[in-house]
Amino acid sequence: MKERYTIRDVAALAGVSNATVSYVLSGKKKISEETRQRVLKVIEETGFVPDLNARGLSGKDTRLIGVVIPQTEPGSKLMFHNTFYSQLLGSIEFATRRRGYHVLISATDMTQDYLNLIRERNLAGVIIVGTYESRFWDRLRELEVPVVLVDSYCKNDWFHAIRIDDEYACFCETDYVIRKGHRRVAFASGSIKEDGVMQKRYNGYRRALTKNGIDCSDAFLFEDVVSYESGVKIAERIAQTDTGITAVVATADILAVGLMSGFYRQGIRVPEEISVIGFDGLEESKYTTPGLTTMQQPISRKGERAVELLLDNIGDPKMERVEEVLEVKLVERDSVRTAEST
Amino acid sequence: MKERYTIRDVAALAGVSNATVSYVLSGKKKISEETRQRVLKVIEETGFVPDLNARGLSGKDTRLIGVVIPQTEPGSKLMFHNTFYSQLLGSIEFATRRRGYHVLISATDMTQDYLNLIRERNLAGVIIVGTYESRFWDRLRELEVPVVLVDSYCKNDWFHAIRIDDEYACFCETDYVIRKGHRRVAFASGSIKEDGVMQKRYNGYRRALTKNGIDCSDAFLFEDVVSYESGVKIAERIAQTDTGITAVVATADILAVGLMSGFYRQGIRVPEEISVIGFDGLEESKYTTPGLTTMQQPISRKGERAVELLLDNIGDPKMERVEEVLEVKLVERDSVRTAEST
DNA sequence: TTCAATCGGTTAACCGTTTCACTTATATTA
DNA sequence: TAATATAAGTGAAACGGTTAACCGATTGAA
Repeated sequence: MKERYTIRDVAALAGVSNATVSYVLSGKKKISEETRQRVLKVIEETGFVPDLNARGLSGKDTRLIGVVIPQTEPGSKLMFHNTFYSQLLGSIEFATRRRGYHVLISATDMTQDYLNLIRERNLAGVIIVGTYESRFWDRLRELEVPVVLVDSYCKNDWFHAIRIDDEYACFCETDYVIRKGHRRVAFASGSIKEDGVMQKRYNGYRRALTKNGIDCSDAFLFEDVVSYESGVKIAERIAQTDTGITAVVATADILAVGLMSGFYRQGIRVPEEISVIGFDGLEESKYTTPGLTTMQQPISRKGERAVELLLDNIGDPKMERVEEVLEVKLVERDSVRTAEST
Repeated sequence: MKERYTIRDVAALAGVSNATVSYVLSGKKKISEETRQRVLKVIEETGFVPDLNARGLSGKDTRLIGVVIPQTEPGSKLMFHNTFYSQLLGSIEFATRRRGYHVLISATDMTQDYLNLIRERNLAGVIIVGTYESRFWDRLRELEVPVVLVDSYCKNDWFHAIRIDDEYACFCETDYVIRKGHRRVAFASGSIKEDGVMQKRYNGYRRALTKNGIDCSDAFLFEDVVSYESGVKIAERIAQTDTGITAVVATADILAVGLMSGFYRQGIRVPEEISVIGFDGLEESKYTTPGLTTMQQPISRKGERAVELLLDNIGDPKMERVEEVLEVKLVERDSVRTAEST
């Protein structure tokens, strides 16, 4: 029981050639029911488990897919603090395992290192989360490995993509806040220059302002990295201005949570004195005090679809590119207050 | 550039045998500096990357380690909602990659399926997070693969283990609450029967009560699964009792966050009317309103040490078992109030 | 009756490494 | 000077699968 049986051991015990065992396993060739049963029985008895590395070496598919979670700040494990990523990862892992594939994770950027990893491990496919401007897109493409981008605004339409309509989502959200009577609405986000997603959301925000005849001033824009702590800092900055801001649209729930915490520490009450709206719909947004109104995106669905797309492409290398836009949903809780229109 | 160079291609281009290239790469044999440089140059030019699957097949070490994150409820991805796990995973991934290994994740229990995975992929080692009573420990042991258990109270001392002193930590925490003047202290936790960690913490809690001459009544014990939602439910249950509870010790930050949210919804103010103390020291506990006082455990350190231990063992299969107990630290924030002693 | 197709299975090459055993040339020692 | 050691490199056999090509025995059709 301790030792490792190879396909040849099984073959010997079943009195057939190793090829036969292989065919029984893969079903790629017809084997008589009798022999089949005999082989299966031996496999059962020996507890034989085929070696996927050997399989990958010989055949084509390693049944290993890579997931890249971006690392915004070098050396930080930031991405694992935002449950957006962990939830996404969880759904990817789940969908992947159900299909008999395995997930190799890397919290890294798309660099030469990662390209090497793809080849070192012969990854069957790759899911890349987040937006970068990477100088490596073309090299990645040269590898000719199936790729699905999640939440990325990559210029060239080379890879499959799953995302939401960030611009529209943020437009709706901002419009919602304005309809609640707020006219002085701040925008708290990650870096707009560097992050395509943030940029789209910012555009949505501005469009909503414009549509409602509100000037958008730079004084209402608060950029930082996406983190709890940034939220706190932005809250402080907002508290110090005298622009009469009554609501702030955050581009991430963790920013919003940070904002609420920051306001709380300043003695500014949410939503009585200032309203906050988030983005993502993380589970924890349900349990803040007050509950966070937020634009909920289908995080798990993103992961599932990414996996499905990727595996489809692995099965059919000639598959044409797919771009999928998922739906979002505003969930109203208690962090936005109806303001008396001035 | 598009094609894949093998070690033999490199060898041919450098005018040496493939064995030489292999030795240059591994350094397991002396190769003249001149030849070495020539080989290295070709590798550089061709962009040759060795195939780790082939390497694993031939040699011993696949440089792949498996991380098992438990799945408390079947079909749920719960574990990816609790940032305790994602932070741990992040630190494991980071430490692992720095050492040239890769991480295969599985959100699953330790079942036959996972044992198969270990063999299918020839995992070099495995890190198992969380506590189970698994019927598969002995089979896992038979596989003779290095294993590090994190936060597990496995009866048999077969595997390396990293943990904190849960009993003592919870003792301190409870004692702290009592010293703050609370005498009627509830305990909110996951299943004490099924989860060794919870059990230890419960023991610590009871010991602190006893030490302070307080009876521990079952009426003060609130068990459920570890989740935000459980926290809310427990808060409701507490609100309905008339046992005069003034503080609650939670065995997880997410439980504590749920509790605070639950109390808030009931109109019970934290900490004015009831105090809450958490466990874990997740980043988000800094940003709750009020800030959560909690017992902080060195989550990232746990991950790092687990990886170090595992890789040490991989390097030295005869290494003797190590059990490491890490330090915790109480971090005081604003969710516990000094009660006037009655 | 004969030829071709089909069925069930085998043989052996191959995937890309590592590594053991061996060679050759040079340096060292007795 | 003969014997031995060492250094640098080579050849080829694994590792554990897959799969193309082949083969003998039936079966079916002409």
